[in-house]
Amino acid sequence: MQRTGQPTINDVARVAGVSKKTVSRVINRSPLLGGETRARVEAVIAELGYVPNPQARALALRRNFLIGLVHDNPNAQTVMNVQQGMLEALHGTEFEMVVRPIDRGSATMLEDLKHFLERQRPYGVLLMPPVSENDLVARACAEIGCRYVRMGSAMLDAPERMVASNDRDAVRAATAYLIDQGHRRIGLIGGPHGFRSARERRGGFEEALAQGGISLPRSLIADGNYTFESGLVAAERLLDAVPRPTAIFSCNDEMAAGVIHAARQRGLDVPGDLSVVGFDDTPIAAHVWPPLTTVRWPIASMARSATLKLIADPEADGVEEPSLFLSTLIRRASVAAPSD
Amino acid sequence: MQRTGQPTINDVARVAGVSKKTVSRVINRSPLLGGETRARVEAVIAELGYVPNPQARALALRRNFLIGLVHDNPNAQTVMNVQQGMLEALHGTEFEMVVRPIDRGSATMLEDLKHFLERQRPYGVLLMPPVSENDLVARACAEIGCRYVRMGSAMLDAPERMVASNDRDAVRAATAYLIDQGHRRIGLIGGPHGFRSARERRGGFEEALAQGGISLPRSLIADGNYTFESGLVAAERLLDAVPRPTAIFSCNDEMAAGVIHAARQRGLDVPGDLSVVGFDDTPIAAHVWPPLTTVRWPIASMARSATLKLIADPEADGVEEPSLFLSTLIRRASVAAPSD
DNA sequence: TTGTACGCGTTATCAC
DNA sequence: GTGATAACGCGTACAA
Repeated sequence: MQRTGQPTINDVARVAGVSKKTVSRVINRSPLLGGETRARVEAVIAELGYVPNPQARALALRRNFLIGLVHDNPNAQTVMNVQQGMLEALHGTEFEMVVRPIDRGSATMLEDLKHFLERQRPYGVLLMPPVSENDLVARACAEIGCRYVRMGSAMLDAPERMVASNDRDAVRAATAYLIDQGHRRIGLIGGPHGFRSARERRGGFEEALAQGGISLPRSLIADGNYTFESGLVAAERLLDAVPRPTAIFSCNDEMAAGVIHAARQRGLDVPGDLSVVGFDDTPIAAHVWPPLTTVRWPIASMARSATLKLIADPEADGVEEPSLFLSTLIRRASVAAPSD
Repeated sequence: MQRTGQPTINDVARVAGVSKKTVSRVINRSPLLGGETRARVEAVIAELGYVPNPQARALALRRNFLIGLVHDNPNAQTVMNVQQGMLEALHGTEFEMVVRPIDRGSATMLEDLKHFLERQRPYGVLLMPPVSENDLVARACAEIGCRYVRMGSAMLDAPERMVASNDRDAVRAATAYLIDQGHRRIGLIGGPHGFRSARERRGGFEEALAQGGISLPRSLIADGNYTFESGLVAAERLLDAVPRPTAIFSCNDEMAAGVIHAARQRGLDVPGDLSVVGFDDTPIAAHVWPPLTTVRWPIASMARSATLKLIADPEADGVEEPSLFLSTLIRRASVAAPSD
């Protein structure tokens, strides 16, 4: 009776001489089932090459098997790392990953997201920073009734809906490391306004300076938007300061690469004339010259845990996925003691 | 009668006082429909906030609205660019993008892909290089009855199932440019065996050398696998050659960045002591120091066109999407005349 | 342990 | 133009 060439559950039932409910039980591994019957049905399934239709399943179960990744992150490597972590968590399950970029700048961003959630009704969505830091977005998901987990730089939500890293602590430690090396004039390249990660990282930086009794003049602060180019521009401003900073902490690696670029353009040696520290530990950090000292952000692990939270059976209370991830300092060659 | 809180087509029909088929006609913009009836139904749809259920649609239409991206590309930026192009093409349509990485090395790669296609039954899949260059993969799609479009470095398939770039020509031109600058000892860092792109690019390189009457000793050829690290290792071997090459063409940017890294490690100046040319024009090309002369590969545009081919109505013969895309040389600062 | 009847939300057929 | 009715493929009460 199959029109599309694909065998259906009915075909299996007919050939096996059972009802389709029995076949359904085999598929869903119902415990109460005769071993002999199960074997026969499984043999027919294999023989016919039967594959359950996910659309029909989705309709009958009133839920589908799509996990959305909602993001507006400018960093390709970061997005890929998150996808990697999600796919690890989804591997072997019946879920698929659908990727949904949204435009942070757009006035209709919330509407676009709602539109997506209403039309597609994914089983759940993973919210990546920076859009994950927007409470309105989380609320929109909740209102529509879509499960979500947020990734971020601070616990912005309940543990079962949040996976966070300790950016503030990690940056405080990284900055303390610079101070230990003897640096006193340390510049900061901050992230974009409105990014919680930018706020946390800057906070950690300022705390470390305060602990070290070091002042932070306005001339040693510049903001970027996490892109290489913005790091370049910000570094140019910082390097014009008199006296020049002997070290710069950049709130992500991309911008730190821009800092190194800017230093080289004006003939400064890194780390001889300028120490640089980044954040993220994306591949670019190891690939610039000199290799960049940076904070490793375990974004793929976070995405993996977040996804497992998302698809976890709310009933079955197995092992809880962690909600807090530690970022650690990776020491490479871009930091040295100041030369003066 | 709605259990999930979502209004269904039945609710709309009841409130509007029409049959659900009429509502269906409104949704699907059937031309034969009373204007007055249509207006009333549309008002009710808006009032109730009705959104058609894509799962039910998929079941009734016997097709879903998922476009798969099948890839095994090691370059994050390239994958992101492809996703970007796909999403541009999908924007405003009812299609969603599902991303499906596969493991090229795995012996079960073909089985895994078939498994995905059979279970998910996407409307179509976009095959990214290098997996797109595998004819067995294309055949697997065809056998399962899944539409596909391949991206690649040569026309490997019929135009409606292929989007290609002219890698060979572009590399020939890039190499000719090096020769024009006066280089005679030019090293090659090839791509992985089995990559069609690697073969085409190497072919273009060899053709240019042949045209210039320049020999290519074994000591000036090394193979990489498109990663930074492999470029680093390959460059170390090439730079050990005596006499040393004055220029190196690398089959992609990542490896070219590794070349620059290796040169700097042994104190060589780029481009003073060594000229370097890459391929792809990913952001890393502009961000290394010195900025990398490279071939711009219009991968996002290719992905966009490929996706439009995929979702094009086979009946309606509108404007054909192009199948061939031109890669062009981008001149930056990593090339100079040889100093000797 | 297994089968029957029906519902999920939509589209297609074929009358009116 | 519009409306009953039957698919689409699978899951679930409830009965046997």
